[in-house]
This record gives sequence, C-alpha cells and structure tokens, in this order.
Amino acid sequence: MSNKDISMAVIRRLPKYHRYLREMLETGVMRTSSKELSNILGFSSSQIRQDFNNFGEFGQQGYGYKVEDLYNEIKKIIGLTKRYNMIIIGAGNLGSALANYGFYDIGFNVKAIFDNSKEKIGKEINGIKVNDTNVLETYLINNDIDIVILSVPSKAAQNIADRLMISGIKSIWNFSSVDIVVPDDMVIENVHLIDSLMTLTYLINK
Amino acid sequence: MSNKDISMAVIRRLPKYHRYLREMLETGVMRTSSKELSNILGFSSSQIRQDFNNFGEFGQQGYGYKVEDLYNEIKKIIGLTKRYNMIIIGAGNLGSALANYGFYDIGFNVKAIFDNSKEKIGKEINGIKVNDTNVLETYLINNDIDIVILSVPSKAAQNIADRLMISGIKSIWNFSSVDIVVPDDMVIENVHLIDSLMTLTYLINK
DNA sequence: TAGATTGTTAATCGATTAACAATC
DNA sequence: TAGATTGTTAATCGATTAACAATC
Repeated sequence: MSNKDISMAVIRRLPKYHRYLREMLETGVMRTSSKELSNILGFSSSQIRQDFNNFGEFGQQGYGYKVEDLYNEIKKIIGLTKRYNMIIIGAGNLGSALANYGFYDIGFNVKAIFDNSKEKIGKEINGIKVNDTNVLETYLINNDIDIVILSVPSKAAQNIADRLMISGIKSIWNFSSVDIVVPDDMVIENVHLIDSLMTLTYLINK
Repeated sequence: MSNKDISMAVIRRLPKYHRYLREMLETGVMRTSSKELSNILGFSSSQIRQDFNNFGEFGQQGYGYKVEDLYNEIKKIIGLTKRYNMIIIGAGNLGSALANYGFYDIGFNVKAIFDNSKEKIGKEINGIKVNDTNVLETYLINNDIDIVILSVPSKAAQNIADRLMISGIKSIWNFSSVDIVVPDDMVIENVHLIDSLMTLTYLINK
C-alpha cells in the first residue's frame, strides 16, 4: 500500500468518502466531481482533490470522477478489499452488543469471544462461542486474528493488551476507558465513549 | 462559560486532562507541572500550558499546578459541575448496552428509553422504562432532557433528529452510522463506529 | 536568594484554501 | 472548439513548538 506519510486528518476523512460514495453508487449515480462532493460532504473541493491526490490520480480533467472507480479506489486505500478476523475480549453489555453489531456484512468476521465469567463461558452470543480468557494465548496460536476488540473493564485493559502483544497481535480496537501503551508496531484505535460525551457537554455549555 | 472560540483540537484534549487529573487526585498526587503532565499524557508541555491558558491562569510560576484545583477547573470547563438528563432512542443491542453503561456514576441520568418494538415497550432495561417512540414528543414536553442518545437504525436517524429539533432538544449523541443535519443551535457528537474501524484497517495496511 | 515553572509572545510547522495550467 | 474540472503549485491560515520574561 501507499507508504508516504499521510496525516491522520486525511485518514479520518477516508471513511466518510467511502460512506457517501457507496450511497451514490447504490442510488445509481455514475459520475461526480470534487465540487459536488464538496456540497454533500461539507469539505472544500480543494481539500477533496488534495486528499485524493495523496493516493493517486483518480479523476479526469473536465469530467470529474467515475463514482464506481473512485469508490473502489477508496476501498483499496482503506483496506476493504479483504476480510478481517476479529475476536472480542470482554462479554459485558458493550462486548455483547458488538458481537451482535453486524460486522460480517461489511467484511469482518467475529470468530470468538473471551470472558472471565463462569456463567458466560461456554455460552454463545449471536452464534459466537464465549471462551475462557485463560485460553486466549492458545487460541491465538491456532487462529489467525487480525483485530482484537477490547471491551474489558479499565483495570484489566493494559494487562490484556500486554498479553496480546506477546501473542503477536498487531491491532486493537479499544473500547475501554483508558489509554493503552503498546509498542510501535501495534496500532490502537480508541473509542473513548466518555471522552466523546464530555466533548458534548462542553459544546452544550459553550 | 468561556466564549472565546476554542478550537476542536483543544476541546478534544480536555477529557484526557480530566481523566488523568482524576487519576492523580485518586492516587494522592497533590501537585504537578506541565512537564510532568507532558510525560504522562504525551502532549508537549508547551501545548499543555497553551491549552490551559485558553481558559484562565490555573498555575503558579515556579510551583506548577495544584492537582485538585486544576481538576476542578477542567471539570468546570467541560461542564461537569451539574448533572445531565438523557434519554436513549433505540433499544437495540447498542442502545441496551448504553442503558447499562453506568453513566449515573459520572453525572448522567438515563431517564427513559424509546423504541418501536411491541416486545420491548413497557419492559425495563437496567430499571429504565422502555416507552413507545410515538409518545416521544409528549414525554419531551413534560421532562427536561439535556441529551438524547440516538441508537436507531441509519434510515430512521434523520427523521428522529427532526422530531427532536421540533421538540426543542439541543444536543444529540449520535451512534447511528449516518451524518445528521441539524440547525446551528443544536450540537451533535458522533460516535461513528464503522468509521473508527475503517481507520484501524487503514493503519493495519499502511 | 537561586531554581523552577508558569504565562505569553514569537517562530515554526503543517494543513487548508486559492489559483491556474493542463487537458478531457 | 468551448466549457468544465482535474492535478498541482503557491498562498494563507491555524495549530504546535520554542523561547523567555515574570515571578513564586
């Protein structure tokens, strides 16, 4: 894939391009332009062209962009041309909700769930087996897992992350309310719900 | 509250300050400095001082910051000196998980849940009653709600948001996978899970 | 007092916007 | 061809970092 250093500002806009281009594709729009995308997405047309040109030349002067081609390019850039295997660690309310979320349809398989609770171990959530967390390492040796969804209590998060690191896991989608420290070759994407809620309260009182 | 125009970059760092200062307070740390905070948080000490000085002068030259005072200032800035009343619209897996999340302990009351499903209406989730979404307007006339948590299917989100706007609701915490259009006097905070997951796949393939 | 650290101004860096030649 | 729109360079804007006087 592209090796230039793309800024996080650009990267975080990519899913939004993906979302709206898919919608255009589904509603039969064949062709678009940076100006039209600007109206729909709320980014400037200049920024949109700059963003795309980080990755290549996807349009045609005087014509614009073919929606299908552009959509496929964005999919490639984001890495959506392959499927990903995930596991969920922590079968609490949030972990269970994520097990039911419907990731399969968008290219993600949830292969297993892990939890400490004797009542949950052995059960299934949305057809996915809940295993004892103490067999995590064994499981990871025998299964090729791309992404670990971490939805354990804050106190447990760093310890689990350390174990994942030792098991060779390279990416964590972190739903716990703490920042996790990992080596540079691992990637962490945080969903800090409380931080998000506090951003909202700030804006309410502004 | 402060009326200067603070950039979103600064605002999104505030919850992190809050989080670490609370931890310091709980572990009995009395005093800190921008240099120490820099080591812990990973922001530069210069940036930390700049951030604080957007809102006032919270430290003392030569001494640093009193953890308790700074924590209380950050709480005030974020708006955590009062409690907030919330409702959840959409009692699916995610909505139900949020009903169980434990917001009460951090200053947020979940007063009611709304859903369309006949099986769910009248039941309780975590002791909170599930109402029929068609009584939403009546409910909002009789109850003072600060924040609406929106966890409905994408197709329903904009329509519900329109109804909330008419009912005078000013802030939405949006968990649906679409961008919602609202007037300028409303604030929206999005938790776009799929966008977050796609950011992760990009970083994995980089 | 001497050392430390803030508050704040100035310098730098990076991201966004504007402009326009290339060209479909 | 004329009009439209890209790809890309240059200009601007905003955010971060550096520096340092003020002062505890």
